[in-house]
Amino acid sequence: MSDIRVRFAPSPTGELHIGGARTALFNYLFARKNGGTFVLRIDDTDLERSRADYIDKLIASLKWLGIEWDEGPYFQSKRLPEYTGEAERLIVENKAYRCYCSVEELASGREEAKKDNRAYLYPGTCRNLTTEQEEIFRKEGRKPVIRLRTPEEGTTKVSDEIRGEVSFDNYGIDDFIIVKSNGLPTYNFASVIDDLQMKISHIIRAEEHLSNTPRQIICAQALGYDLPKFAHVPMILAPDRSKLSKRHGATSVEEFRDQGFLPEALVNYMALLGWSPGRNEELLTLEKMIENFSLERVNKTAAIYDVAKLAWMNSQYMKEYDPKLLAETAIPFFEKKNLLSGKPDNDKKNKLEKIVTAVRERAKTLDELADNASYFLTDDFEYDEKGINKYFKKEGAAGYIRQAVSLIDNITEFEATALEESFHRLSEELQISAGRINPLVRLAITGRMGGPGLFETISILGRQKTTARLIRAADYIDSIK
RNA sequence: GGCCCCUUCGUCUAAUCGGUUAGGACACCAGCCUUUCAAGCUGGCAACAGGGGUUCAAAUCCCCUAGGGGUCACCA
Repeated sequence: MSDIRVRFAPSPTGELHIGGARTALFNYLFARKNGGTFVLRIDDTDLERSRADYIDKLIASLKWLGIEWDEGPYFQSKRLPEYTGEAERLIVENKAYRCYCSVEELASGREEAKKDNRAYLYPGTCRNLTTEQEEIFRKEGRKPVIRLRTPEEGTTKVSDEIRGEVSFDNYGIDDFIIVKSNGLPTYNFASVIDDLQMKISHIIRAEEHLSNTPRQIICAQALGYDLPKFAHVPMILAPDRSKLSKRHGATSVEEFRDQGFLPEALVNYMALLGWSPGRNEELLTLEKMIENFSLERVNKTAAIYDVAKLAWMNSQYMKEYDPKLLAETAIPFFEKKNLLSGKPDNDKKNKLEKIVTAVRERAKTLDELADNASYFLTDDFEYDEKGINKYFKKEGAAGYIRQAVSLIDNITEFEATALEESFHRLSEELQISAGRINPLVRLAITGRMGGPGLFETISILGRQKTTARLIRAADYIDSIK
């Protein structure tokens, strides 16, 4: 194992976002590629917004995607003494100080700044309080925060593996809060301490953190640690170029799963958002991704995600999936459509496997797959409106269907090839084209205009159901005349 | 608004020491295949944000402009 160590550190304030998932994936790929260690850490220092059930969901989503971590999960909420200890040390070393300004006082200053159209910077009110002054504030019942004493001049340079060197003017960085008045550390403090103590070598995270990085560097310097390397990966944007949110449809891994996407497809798609293997390849196994991954090949540009391409990719994976596994994976989707209930026995499983194999060519998601297969599992379906006009209302339709009934009744070998031959003979006898009778039969037994090969469909459906549906359709045609 | 990042087909991207008819994929369109719908195959449409430099030569290097994004919390 090399000393490469990376981490994914989500805060449990929601489901695993697609952007977060991709960050996790890049960290994972980078660790695997370099024989490093991938650490999972839960940044749960925000008491108000963190929720325990999100932790479980986060972990479930990562597992579903197949993104495995080597260490953790660590919880910031369990490391509180670390942070307060370090904060105390900084105060003793005069690198940090207590600030007694109230939220109201700060807010008014911020408003003032906004009115003048300038950025608000904490003015350093409490920078040099005497012990006596502190004593007075404490007696007033003020709960202090702890602020880091940041340099007023010079620049702080972020050396980014993806973007190169980015420098920030220290003037624009105020004495920010590292410990809140409730005693909990802020993100910019806790995560710095964790990253340093956990010996993280590369911080690979979303671009939105780039602006925070100089603060963290200053913080790390104050603490006296060596800096890790940084890599800020581009954001994932919605089709309208805005930040991806609920109104754009699915945004979390969980939602994509529920819509019927396969984890392999989602992972493959995410990997290609902001990264490319450098060759004209789109369909990549996880092994291939690992083999080819490098931060050097990660883009700087924000990527807009395109569900159509994800869907295409998903269909490609469905086609290659092991039929047994595909049937198994599709079960919840059948259940959701009331096409299946209870645990399927072996017979049922075999049947599902056949069905799924027959219809998967035409589906982009598992949801569509279940929909395409519905008539195999229920007799309860309507005839396609257009189909009724196009086929049922044509002269002789009921008659042809009844011919098909006797064909089905009399055929000895009930499988696709034999059926095809018999139907071929029938259309010759009737002196009509196959195009006249086949779609008619399809509509009668499936209610639809399209689907798998007709004879495959019949053979899966079985003799009984086929004849019953044919008779039902013939009667229906008579009834609408 | 300050600071920071970014800018190749509609979308994801390739062209990583300047020299390509700017390549691939999705989507879209057309043809083939076919009992249907798909899939598949073949072909087509389609991009270097704009303007200045540097250079024999710029998508590639530099500057400016425009546009997009991020960030400016006792959120992470």
